[in-house]
Amino acid sequence: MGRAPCCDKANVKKGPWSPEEDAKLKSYIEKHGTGGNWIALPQKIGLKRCGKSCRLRWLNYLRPNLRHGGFSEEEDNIICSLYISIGSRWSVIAAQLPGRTDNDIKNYWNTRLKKKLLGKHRREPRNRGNYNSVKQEISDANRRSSDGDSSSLSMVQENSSTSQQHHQQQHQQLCWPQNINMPVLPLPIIPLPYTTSQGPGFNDQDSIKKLLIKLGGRFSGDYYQPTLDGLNLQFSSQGQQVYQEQVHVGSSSSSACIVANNEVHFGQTGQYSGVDDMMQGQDGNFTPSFEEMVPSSNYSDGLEFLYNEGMILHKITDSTITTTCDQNTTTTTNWDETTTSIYHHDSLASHFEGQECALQEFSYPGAQ
DNA sequence: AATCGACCCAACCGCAAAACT
DNA sequence: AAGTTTTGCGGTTGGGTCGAT
Repeated sequence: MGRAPCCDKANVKKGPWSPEEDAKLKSYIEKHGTGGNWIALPQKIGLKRCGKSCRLRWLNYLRPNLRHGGFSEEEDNIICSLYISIGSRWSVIAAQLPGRTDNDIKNYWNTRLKKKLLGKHRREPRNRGNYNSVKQEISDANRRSSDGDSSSLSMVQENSSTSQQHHQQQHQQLCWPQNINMPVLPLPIIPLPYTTSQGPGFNDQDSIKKLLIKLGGRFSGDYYQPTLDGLNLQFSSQGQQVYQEQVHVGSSSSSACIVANNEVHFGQTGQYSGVDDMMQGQDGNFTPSFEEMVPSSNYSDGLEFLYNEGMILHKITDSTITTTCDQNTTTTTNWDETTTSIYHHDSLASHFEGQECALQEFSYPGAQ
């Protein structure tokens, strides 16, 4: 015997919330809390809304101490570094940014940050987003002000100007900001619930390609800026096409690469040598799509592990791949069904740094 | 002034995991 | 233990706004 059925979907309102609905929901939750049951909540309040919708409205809009729009450069950096590290786990990313919701971050990433990261220039600067943000904040502040929070309006005025400044900065610096030290993130332990054969991580055969496609699809010389700190595409001296991603967090980094023709390439020497060395030898001006660059038939089988969550790949030679991780090595799966080793560290640099690291080597099946 | 396309974001949808009976 | 509901999450969509033509 289960619970009572969810809301009557035929009798619920959809679409934008009215100020009255907002007020009802906010007032009730502030007085009584959610009661641990979102589904029953709208009936108690007298709202013709689905409980799910109420929850979303509260979490993304009504709950106190939320900030909308006006993402700072530091927040940009955090979002980018986390996205590259853990993918689209917006709730985890949002947990690192107080006052931000996963939905906000997701929208921000999809509409602006991704393009910024890829250096896709907008034809003309648009201020609309910030305008809306400011409008939103003014609206929020008015509401707070009416609730007796006298600090809100001045805060909004300040944010408005900083928002405009931020927009101007964005316009002047459309590419990934250079010379920025990624923050050291006090991340919680991120569980690794997936093996290489399951789950939404970068683990399946096409995951790397998907990531690249997700991050822009075509790497056109018109758009791509080789100076991006954090995402590099390059030709090696042998003319092999290399995709290379790095996460630069504090003094640590994680890196990966893809190479056509069954060869793994990692910088000019094939050895991990730190972030600065990863920036070497960029040519960057090429136009083929990833499909053209790296035919799927030429993927090195097993390379999908390179993007397993949190794993750090440090060294690839002709016959071995060396990874390091902290003492919390937890997952081992097969490389060629028998020999691949997957590791993850339980957080990013701030935890990784200073910890005793295990060093593992194992055979790369494509080489003898 | 009208139209079009790009952009933005609130909200919905579907799925999986957790919680509950 | 099994079945059902609830919660939480990420992907997607639809409508409003704005600038360009």
